[in-house]
Amino acid sequence: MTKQKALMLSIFRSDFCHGKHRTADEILAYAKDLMPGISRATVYNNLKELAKEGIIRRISGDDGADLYDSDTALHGHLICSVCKGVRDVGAPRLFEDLKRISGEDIEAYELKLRYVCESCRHQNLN
Amino acid sequence: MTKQKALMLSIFRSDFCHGKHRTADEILAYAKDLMPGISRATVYNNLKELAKEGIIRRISGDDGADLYDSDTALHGHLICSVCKGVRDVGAPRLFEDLKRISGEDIEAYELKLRYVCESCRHQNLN
DNA sequence: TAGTTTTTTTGGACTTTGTCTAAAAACATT
DNA sequence: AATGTTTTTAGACAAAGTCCAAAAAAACTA
Repeated sequence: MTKQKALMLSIFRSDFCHGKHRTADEILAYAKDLMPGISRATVYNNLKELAKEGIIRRISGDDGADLYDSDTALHGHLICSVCKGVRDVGAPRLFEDLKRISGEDIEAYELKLRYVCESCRHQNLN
Repeated sequence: MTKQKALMLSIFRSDFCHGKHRTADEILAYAKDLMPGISRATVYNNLKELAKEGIIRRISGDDGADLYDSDTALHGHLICSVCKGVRDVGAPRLFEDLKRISGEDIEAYELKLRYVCESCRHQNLN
């Protein structure tokens, strides 16, 4: 356990990550604020490591950049087509439903649902 | 309608793409075989265009490269964790299920299911 | 059809995201 | 403290994709 890895862990437990989805670059910038000397490679290494250990979850973002989610429970994501905002959709039954529908023994899933969020829907009425 | 765009359309209708998921680079290489002078930017432009027009579907691949699918009907993908092979899972009811579960008026979804495919499962028994 | 306007293509530079490497530093173990 | 292992570091590198301004092609107009 190095100082750098400990920092990463604390970042993922902090409000900066709580309930949010962060890119590697956002994590890097934040980590540099707290530990200016930290290297990009270290942040990337640890992100990979933490994801492999199951401490965080890596999901593929919309624009090419991967996102990291400190909520490791299997869940889907509602993505607003307008503002790109992300909301979790935790569906306890969803996993079982997907197994049944696919007829396979699914290990995990990644689900993105496109919609228009409440506030964007209202904006659009103007 | 330019010659280049017509070529792209024909590629997506051909066996090269039928039932498969192709990266931009694979499409580019194939297009260059048929029209050597075609530019990378043109292929990328047209991929974006065709996706916007709904003629093809863009899905985010596993390794960072986006994939293009000529099957535009909403469907999910079964991805083998071992060999990375992709199988479609077309579920007519899935879309409605997802709307119901999320409680939102979903426009589209993107679904990846991780599993181990038949042949990889057998290999593993050795 | 000729001339004009609009759209598309082109090639290359550029950006973003991420990986790799070899040397240095930190860590763990005894 | 000495040793061996692991991690970090900086920078080079790579892949995937975007952006740009000039040239070419297409579409439009009269």
